[in-house]
Amino acid sequence: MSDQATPRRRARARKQQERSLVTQRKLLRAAVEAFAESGFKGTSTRDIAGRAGVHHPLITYHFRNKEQLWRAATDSVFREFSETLAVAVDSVRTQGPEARMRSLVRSYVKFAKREPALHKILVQEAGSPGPRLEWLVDTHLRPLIEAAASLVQELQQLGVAPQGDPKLIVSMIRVTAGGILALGPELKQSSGIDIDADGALDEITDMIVRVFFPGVAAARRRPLAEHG
Amino acid sequence: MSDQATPRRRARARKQQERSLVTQRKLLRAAVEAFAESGFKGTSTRDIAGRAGVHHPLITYHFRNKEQLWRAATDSVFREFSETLAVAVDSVRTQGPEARMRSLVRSYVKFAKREPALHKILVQEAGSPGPRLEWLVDTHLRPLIEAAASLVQELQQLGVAPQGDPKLIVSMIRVTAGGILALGPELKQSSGIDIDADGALDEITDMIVRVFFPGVAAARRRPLAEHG
DNA sequence: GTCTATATTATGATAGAC
DNA sequence: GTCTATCATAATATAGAC
Repeated sequence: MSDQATPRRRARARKQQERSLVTQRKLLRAAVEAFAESGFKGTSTRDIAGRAGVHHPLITYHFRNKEQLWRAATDSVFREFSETLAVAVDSVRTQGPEARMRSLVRSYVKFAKREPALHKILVQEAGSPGPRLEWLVDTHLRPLIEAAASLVQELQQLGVAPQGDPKLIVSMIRVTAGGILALGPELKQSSGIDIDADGALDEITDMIVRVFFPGVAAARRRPLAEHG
Repeated sequence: MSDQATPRRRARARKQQERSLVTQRKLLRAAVEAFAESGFKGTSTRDIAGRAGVHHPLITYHFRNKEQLWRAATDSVFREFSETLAVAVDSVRTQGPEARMRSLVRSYVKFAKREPALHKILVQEAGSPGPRLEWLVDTHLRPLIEAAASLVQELQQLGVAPQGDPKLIVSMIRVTAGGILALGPELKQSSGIDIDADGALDEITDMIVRVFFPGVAAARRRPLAEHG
């Protein structure tokens, strides 16, 4: 072999690696959408390949089988979700628990709009509980709920959150936001509510905060020392 | 033909008719459960026939095809739902709007527990909107929402419901109750909340009423003339 | 890394015997 | 009204050429 061949070969390998990553990303996006639409059973790998614009045997090549593709797809959604929430909370870390909760809810609502798949997949999997749901809850959901529940507990001690199981409150909030955004077209047809309209997400966020944390709204009308 | 044969023939026809109805009911029940679990695409007619304990060609015989079976199945669920709500509201028709709303929420929560299929099917169909969703909304959902929204409006005028679009409030309540009960196993695993536990449904009902209609709880602590 | 071809199984729907 | 047998299609997954 000539010395000349080595860098060329490396360049080609890099390019192939990149193309491989692009294919994987396209498949993951397509898989998230398809699984959210039709559930695990209802989705065919051919459909996913079609949406991604690649040939279906590539799924086996990159992800071994349907199950592993599902895991990789949901994993990518939940990672993105965790990071989004972390950024939202971190951006107001110097402020009080009310502001942190408001930021969390706003961020949740925005994410549920951009990626209704998160909620839909949970509902789908909760419908036939099994190893997939267990994995999802253990690796992603539980830590998030526990963090949010402790924030609710702080708010309860401040008297701005309703009494009762903090985890139930957290779950009510997440199914409210997740459910409303997941129902999208149904809401428009049944109630004339258009979640794509300007200000719709703000209206939903405000309503959630006002309803679940009435003390926060009160604090706005009578600003505390830290706000003035 | 002898005169004797006629009554025997009629008796046999009656018995066959009964058996036919039993088969249809078994298929409808099985269809509701299967469609709720796996959605329209994800459910096979063979699976439904298997759950019902009948041979799969009977589906074609009784319901023509998968689509018509889906309509008959969802129709049966929504009819039962409407009747349940109607009874709940009627049972407190002499009382004020607060009591009517509390009864409505309690009834909704109980139904969502007994028949989580209602919420699941809506989420499934909203994920890929089409003629099935349109039919569901037009024939069943919209009238219910409009009735509930006018009740919310009454409560807003009394100052016990939060301000904002009444239909949004109605939808938030229904996705809260529907979502919590539909998530069942997920909630248990992620938050330790057992919706089968004694009093769990009361806790959820109370939380919803307390959160969405804070004025009602206040009215309880300071009873009005009609209560004393 | 990508493609064609194919083995195997499952699905929706129907035909025809009983 | 019920059953067995069957057709055409679509599914998951793999083998092997390029």
